[in-house]
Amino acid sequence: MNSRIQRKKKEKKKAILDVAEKIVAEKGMVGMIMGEVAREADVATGTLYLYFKNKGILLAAVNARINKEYNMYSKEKMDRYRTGSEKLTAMGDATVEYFTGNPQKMKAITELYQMKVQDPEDPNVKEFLQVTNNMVQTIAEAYRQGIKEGTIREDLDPVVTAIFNRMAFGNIFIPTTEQKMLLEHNKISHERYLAVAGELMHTSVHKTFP
Amino acid sequence: MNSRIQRKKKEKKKAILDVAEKIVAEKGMVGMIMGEVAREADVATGTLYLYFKNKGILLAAVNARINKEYNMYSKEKMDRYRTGSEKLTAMGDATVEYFTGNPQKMKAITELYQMKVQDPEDPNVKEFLQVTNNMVQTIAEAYRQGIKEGTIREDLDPVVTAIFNRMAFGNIFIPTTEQKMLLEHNKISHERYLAVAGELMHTSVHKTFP
Amino acid sequence: MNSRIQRKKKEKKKAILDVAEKIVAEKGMVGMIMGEVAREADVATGTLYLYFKNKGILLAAVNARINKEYNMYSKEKMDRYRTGSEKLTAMGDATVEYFTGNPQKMKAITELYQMKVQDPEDPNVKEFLQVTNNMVQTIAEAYRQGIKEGTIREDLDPVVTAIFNRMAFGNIFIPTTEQKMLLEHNKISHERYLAVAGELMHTSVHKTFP
Amino acid sequence: MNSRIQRKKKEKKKAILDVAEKIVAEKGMVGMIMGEVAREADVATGTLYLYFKNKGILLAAVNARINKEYNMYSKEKMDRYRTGSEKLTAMGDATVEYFTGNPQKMKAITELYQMKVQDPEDPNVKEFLQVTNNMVQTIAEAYRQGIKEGTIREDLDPVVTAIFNRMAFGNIFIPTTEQKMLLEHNKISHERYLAVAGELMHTSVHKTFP
DNA sequence: AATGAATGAGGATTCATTCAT
DNA sequence: CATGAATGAATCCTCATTCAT
Repeated sequence: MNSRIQRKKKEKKKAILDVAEKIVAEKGMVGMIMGEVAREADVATGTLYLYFKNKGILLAAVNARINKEYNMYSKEKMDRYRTGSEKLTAMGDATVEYFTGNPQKMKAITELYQMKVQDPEDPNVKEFLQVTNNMVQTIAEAYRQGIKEGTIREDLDPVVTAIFNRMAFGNIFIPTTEQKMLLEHNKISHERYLAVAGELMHTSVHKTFP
Repeated sequence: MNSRIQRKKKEKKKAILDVAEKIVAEKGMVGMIMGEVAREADVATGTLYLYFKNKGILLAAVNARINKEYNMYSKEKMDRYRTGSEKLTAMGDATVEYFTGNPQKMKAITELYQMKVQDPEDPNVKEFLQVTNNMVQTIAEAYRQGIKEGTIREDLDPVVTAIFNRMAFGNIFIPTTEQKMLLEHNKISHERYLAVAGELMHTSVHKTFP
Repeated sequence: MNSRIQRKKKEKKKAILDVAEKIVAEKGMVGMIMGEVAREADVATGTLYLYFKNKGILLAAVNARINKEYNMYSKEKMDRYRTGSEKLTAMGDATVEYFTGNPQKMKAITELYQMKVQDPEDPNVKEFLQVTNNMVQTIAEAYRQGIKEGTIREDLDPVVTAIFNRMAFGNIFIPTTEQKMLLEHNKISHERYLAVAGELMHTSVHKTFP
Repeated sequence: MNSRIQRKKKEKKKAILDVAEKIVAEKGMVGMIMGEVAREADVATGTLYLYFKNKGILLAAVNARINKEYNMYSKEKMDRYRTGSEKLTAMGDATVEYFTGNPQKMKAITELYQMKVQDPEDPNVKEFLQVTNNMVQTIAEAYRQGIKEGTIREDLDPVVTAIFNRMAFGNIFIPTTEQKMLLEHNKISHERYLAVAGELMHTSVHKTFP
């Protein structure tokens, strides 16, 4: 009781997001029941609605927070390198590291993958788009640099390629049921799949020196 | 002499699948209400359950049917060509053609993308896996042929590459909300995105002759 | 198929009753699904309704058949004795024997215990009443004989006592959930309960010779 | 917790139980529709589920409440007498009084007679067993006292006899359809049946002084 | 700001019964 | 007589959201 009262606003919002993320990862979007989120976050049901207008916005906020973290993590990694090619490799490595190290977050964004944006004006959604786009621009900039440096194919459109790149990397970590079934059926481990996919992504954009 | 009763069983099953596919495309999985499916298919609610054990199985059947068609369409296209490289190009073209020509089916499988398989023993599910795996083997065979013919990188693992390839191609047509927002924000048309993505997919596996 | 066609009417009716009795014993009245009865009896659903107007009538028929058998069994036992007192003892023994030897039938009539009679004009219902009343008259007659013979209290009303007697004996074998819980809680076996109850029933109607 | 809120909760729970009891008495267990209970109790359907986990638990609660009242009523009557024999007679009278004075409750427990206990851990179910067993012990104690006082047969097992006694008394008031039909057919009033049955119950346990 | 009891619309599923063949 | 596909009313339960306190 006291602990609940004493908590600050920010802490409460974070607690709600933490619980929501966990439950979404475990049970999916439909399986995330607002009442359960409230109970596990040690908050009244009504309180959820003081911080998030409705369930859709809460889900969007969970999605946004993970993407923000993932983007920030990647960017930080990229910033440690000089050449465009190195930066791009770093981004790929960062992706692997981030999602391997945060399986719950990976599962959560998997579940949130086809989430519909209901309210594009919501601050959570706006921030999400801004951060993500920022990330795309960073990747595009790495492409541009690589092209200048002569390691990346100069016929590429940096922005489109960056969007595709980001999508493809994300998807590698978010296998559909179909893909899981195929991999299992053909006895291919997820690690092997990751390695092959990463290599293909790399080859597709780099110049070759035969 | 009720025309409803005179219809053959197969036609009725097809009618249900047609309606379900349409509604899933329009309103998503959660938005597909069994009662509405029944009404639009001009059958009683209970009849749905004669053909599909429950809602999940009906959704799986819709997914299976589209994948089956898509796979068959691709395979037919590939069979018209001789070399592995041509076959692979044909497959990419077929994907574009199929989904461009069937926007409803594209929307439907987009919605069904992260559908969970509840009953792996259901005939619909089993057939789906079989057909899909068949397709993967066909693509893998094209890779093997291309390697022999000297157009495809000989270091590739045909099966893993085929699974990745199929996934990536599928995903290009199933943009997430995030991707749609990014493309729109950067004023990139879906056609342009498709062209770039296809080219990257092609480059990643082909040998280059600089 | 052939076996189904070849079966005679009577055999089919019996098969349906057999299955219905079994399922009622296992799953109760509500749990007895007409479709399941048909399937297990190797008969079409519609065929059930050729033999029994509706589910209620089928349940009544199951109930009637068991009671008829039980009554006939008791009567036969009673007929082997001469004195009224002996006949009454024989009836008690017959009850124990019959239900101990037919646990499924016991469970079935337990489930049918509070069945409502929907159609008193139905032949099954009428026959049931007739047979049961016949039995009551037989018991009443034994009381009368015992009174004449000086072993049964002459102040008893034979018919009312017979009805109570029959009810009490039936109930001993049809313990409610409450009684089961009480017996279990007090660690009393069903056998012991039966012995005590039988003795009390006997004492209540016999003269005592202190 | 606010005591005022608590009182309101209790009142609402009582209102729901009152309505449920009434409807069960009128239409039976299957005929008691949750929506109707809610409507008549002037609460929302969902509110029912705040107080009772599901329909089965609500039925158990109705059953428990009636039994509790009946037991308490009987015990109070018995406490007014001194000798074991008097107490037992008082219990019989109390049963007649209670159920004659509460026909609705009688009908309700008649319907609930063969109710299956689904959740033995539910508080309602547990309290029910406790109260009922308490009552059995009270009756058993009266038997023990009567045995000491020389009015009850000393060969009786107090607890087993008490359970049988309680069952038999209960059953007198819960005639099955069969019994009703038999009584009607033989033109025996329920009052007469009660009198005879009560006398038989009394005789079975008392010593006789011819 | 926080609470949590109450709401009630909404939907999947069942199954007794029918009837065209 | 027999079939069994089709019917569709009927009902339990859920859960996002509200609002009086």
